[in-house]
Amino acid sequence: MRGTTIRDVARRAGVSIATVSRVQRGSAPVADDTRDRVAAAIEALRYVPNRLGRGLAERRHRAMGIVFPDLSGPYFSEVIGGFETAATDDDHGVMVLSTHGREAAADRVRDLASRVDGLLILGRTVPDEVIRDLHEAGRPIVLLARPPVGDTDAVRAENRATAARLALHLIDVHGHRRIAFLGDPDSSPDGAERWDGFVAAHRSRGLAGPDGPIRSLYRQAEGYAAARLALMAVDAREPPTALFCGNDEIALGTYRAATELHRRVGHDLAITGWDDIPTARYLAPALTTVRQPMRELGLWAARALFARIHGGGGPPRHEVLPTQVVLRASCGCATTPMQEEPER
Amino acid sequence: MRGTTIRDVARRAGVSIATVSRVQRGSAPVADDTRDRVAAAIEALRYVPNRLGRGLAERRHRAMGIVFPDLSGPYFSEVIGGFETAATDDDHGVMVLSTHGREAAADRVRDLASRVDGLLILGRTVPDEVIRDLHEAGRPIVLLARPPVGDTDAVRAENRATAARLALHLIDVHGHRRIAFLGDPDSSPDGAERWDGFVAAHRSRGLAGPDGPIRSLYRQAEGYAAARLALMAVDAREPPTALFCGNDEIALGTYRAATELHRRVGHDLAITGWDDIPTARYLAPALTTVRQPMRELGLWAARALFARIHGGGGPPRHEVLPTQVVLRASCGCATTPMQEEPER
DNA sequence: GTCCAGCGCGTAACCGTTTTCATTGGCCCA
DNA sequence: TGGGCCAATGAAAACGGTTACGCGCTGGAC
Repeated sequence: MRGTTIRDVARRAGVSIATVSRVQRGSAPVADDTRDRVAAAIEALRYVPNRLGRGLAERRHRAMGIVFPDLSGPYFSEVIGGFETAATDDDHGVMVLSTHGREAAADRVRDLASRVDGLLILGRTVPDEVIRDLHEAGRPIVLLARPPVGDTDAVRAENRATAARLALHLIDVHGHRRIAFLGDPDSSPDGAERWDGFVAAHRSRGLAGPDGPIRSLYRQAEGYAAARLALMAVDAREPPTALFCGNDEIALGTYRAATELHRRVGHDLAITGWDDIPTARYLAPALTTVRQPMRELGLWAARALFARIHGGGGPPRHEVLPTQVVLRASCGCATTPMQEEPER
Repeated sequence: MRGTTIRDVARRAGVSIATVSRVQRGSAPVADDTRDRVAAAIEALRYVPNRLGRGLAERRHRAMGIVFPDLSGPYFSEVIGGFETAATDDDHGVMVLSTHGREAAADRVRDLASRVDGLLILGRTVPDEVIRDLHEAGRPIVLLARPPVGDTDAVRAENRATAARLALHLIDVHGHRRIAFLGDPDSSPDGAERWDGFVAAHRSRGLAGPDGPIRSLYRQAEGYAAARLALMAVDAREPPTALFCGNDEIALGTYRAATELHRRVGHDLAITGWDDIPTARYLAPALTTVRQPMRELGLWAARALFARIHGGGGPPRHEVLPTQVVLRASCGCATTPMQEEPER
């Protein structure tokens, strides 16, 4: 099934392949009648230039790649959506690669790198060494939700200030004094920054800082276990009146623990999450959380990649996009029925 | 930033480029010492073959494409995830294209087709004409959740039998006699089949069939409006005691309408959805719905595409994967606290 | 009438691989 | 010692485009 090539078109239109190329891409002036003949031939043969030949000659793929841990959950979908929109608008294809913790991730990423003009890497999916190699080989790279490696570009969402704001909301507005942090500051820079903001809020009010985070991976089952641990107060101290969760998944698990331990969320126990997953507003009571501009993160990344691909050098760009506290009922705020929020 | 090419390696190893190629891909025997020299040169220069050159020579991209409406919602993420897994395991890249109702979709799809070896098309994203063209041009294509065009391959989830089963559950187990169907049978084949099954269930019990679906697009706001319409019973007839929703989004909207009209879901109003979105189990009461094997759909599609790419011809393959009713509390079944379901 | 500028177009080089085909040289056997 | 065979390798022809370069022709300036 050999496709029709530029030579077929040239033959049919009675011109050289150079002229077909010029008509096809409008790269140089062509006489009107010639252009018409060529256009007619292209139309008749349904000619579509072969991307590989074109790419080889142009020395570019016109495609960008994106590497993410996995597609489950709304988080990455949104980022990819934003990225794809920006890329497609600029006439670039988008190749995706999900590492979901596979061993061979490094090789796969190197392979992907050889298929695209630039790479967006999300989170902790790729060993630093690989990133460094690719970057040093001159491949445009943008990192997202991940600390820069060397002088790569990077974009992330704000964590520290918003975490502090949310903690202060619990302290100042709802009067909480014993708040537990559920999450794992060590496993990701995001987590560490949220913990920092949380601690800073306590300091700024002269409160005895929380002694440490209740370790929990960012999954529901872990959140459940951590919440039980926190609320059962095995040591003689009084249990916390509020749970500050590192993300919404953890918060989901804490709801279950709260129910089991007969604590009423939003009344005698405040819970907050992070991410504003779609489910958050449908929980009873609806979850107070933090919304990240995920689409915009993807958009920014794509644009930064373009700048590198086209513009070339320049100093590394780092961007921090603002996040937003979303107050719902789980922190004790007046109940706004979930259903009344505008559709996202 | 001209990358190192096969010629650089050949020069350094003191061999011809043919030999480098042979070593690199193991396609023909090479003497041990030669191989070692070449391997050393490849290593030293960090040589990675250029995909475009290779693709051109091999006459294939080693990539597959996937076209979907948009990335929001868990549905497509899962399908793409499955597809990506299968493709990557077979050493193929995956290019994604989201049409989100854009006008230029047809051109974009044609463009994508020229970048990959095979195409998976989800739902109603692409005009039939484009699909037909590509298929007739010999491009491997698989359609998902969409009726075949001509003799293309296609895979979808079962709808009719499961819809009937779910409707019979409402009729036989919970004794409902007036059930409204909320959705739009005309907008998608999936919807039409669910409606068919719904009607068939009524017939099989000798019930006066429902006079027609309450039209609703597959979105929350539309579901809300449709539910109000159904429950307010403007015509003198008694309002339905159960709402059979075409998907979970619609069901989400009906919860709100039910609350406003003082109907208690799971008690004096049964509601069912379709898709089993992550939120479904966290609603109060948890939503009875239907789970589709989304990952498997993506996997099947990728494998079918491979078969076409490698194997070539053969009769069109159509596959229908089974779906599964998930009983929760919204239909009136005994409440299983959402939290006790195993994590997905 | 001559000269020169510039337009339209074709020739051919090039992009970086894979692969066919031919060549070389060593080895074995008669 | 010569012939045949085979393994290892290189030269060169694809693959399907883009584009630098230059040529022929036309038309205006002198």
